[in-house]
Amino acid sequence: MTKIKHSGYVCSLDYAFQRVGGKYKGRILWHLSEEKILRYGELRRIVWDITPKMLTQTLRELENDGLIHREVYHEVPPKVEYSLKEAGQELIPFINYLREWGEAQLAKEGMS
Amino acid sequence: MTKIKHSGYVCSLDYAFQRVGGKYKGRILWHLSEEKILRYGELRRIVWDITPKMLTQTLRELENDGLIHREVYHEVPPKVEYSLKEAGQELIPFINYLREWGEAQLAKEGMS
DNA sequence: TATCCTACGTACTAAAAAGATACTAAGCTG
DNA sequence: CAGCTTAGTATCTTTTTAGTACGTAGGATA
Repeated sequence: MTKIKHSGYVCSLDYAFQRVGGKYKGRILWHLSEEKILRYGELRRIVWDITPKMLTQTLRELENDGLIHREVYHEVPPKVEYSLKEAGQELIPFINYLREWGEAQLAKEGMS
Repeated sequence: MTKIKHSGYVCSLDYAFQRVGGKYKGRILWHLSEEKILRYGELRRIVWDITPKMLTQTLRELENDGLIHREVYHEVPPKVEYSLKEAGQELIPFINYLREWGEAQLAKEGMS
């Protein structure tokens, strides 16, 4: 039984942050938007600092929140593909904005 | 000695999320962009579910990251005003977008 | 002189998130 | 039947985050 909480939120901003907050969600969504489809193992390599447990957990949360799609192929060895759903796609423009902001900040920091 | 970490980050997106992530940062920035200037006590009332300790801690982090300005008036009773700095201002479009996304999602959820 | 006010600071504690590491399923190949 | 592969699980420990409760300064007011 996967535990899903963010049961209550005080406003839409709070709601949104509960869905994209967390250490890896932004990066996972970003990579999915770049590659369109990624397998579990590929995500694990790209988001290199994530542990399998955290990856599974994070993907499940994103799936439960309707941001990504999980396609299971009943093969051996197993194959599972992840892709963005519409709600997830809609988040990409501002994840991108945030990325650019981060880059600009890093550049400024470097200069000071 | 205030402990500041987010010492290491793996990319600009990671960097950015470490600055705006956290339970209340988005909301604080948002309210500051709406009201321009807010005192500690005002923020405490607006972000009604925050404890004084978390508010102080969060404001310190935002200040250390250069997102907000803290103006202390040496009066009694004390008066401290908070406002956005440029780096913080630049995050507002993103936060606003996220807010709208959250609203749309909530509306969709309500319908299903 | 006691009490109030505002914006904190400081323990200490509890809860949540994250991390490390080992293990499983299940069929194919040699 | 041992070993390989992929996509996870399970369990335990550590780290981080959040919350409670109380303390402080110092002028204003009763």
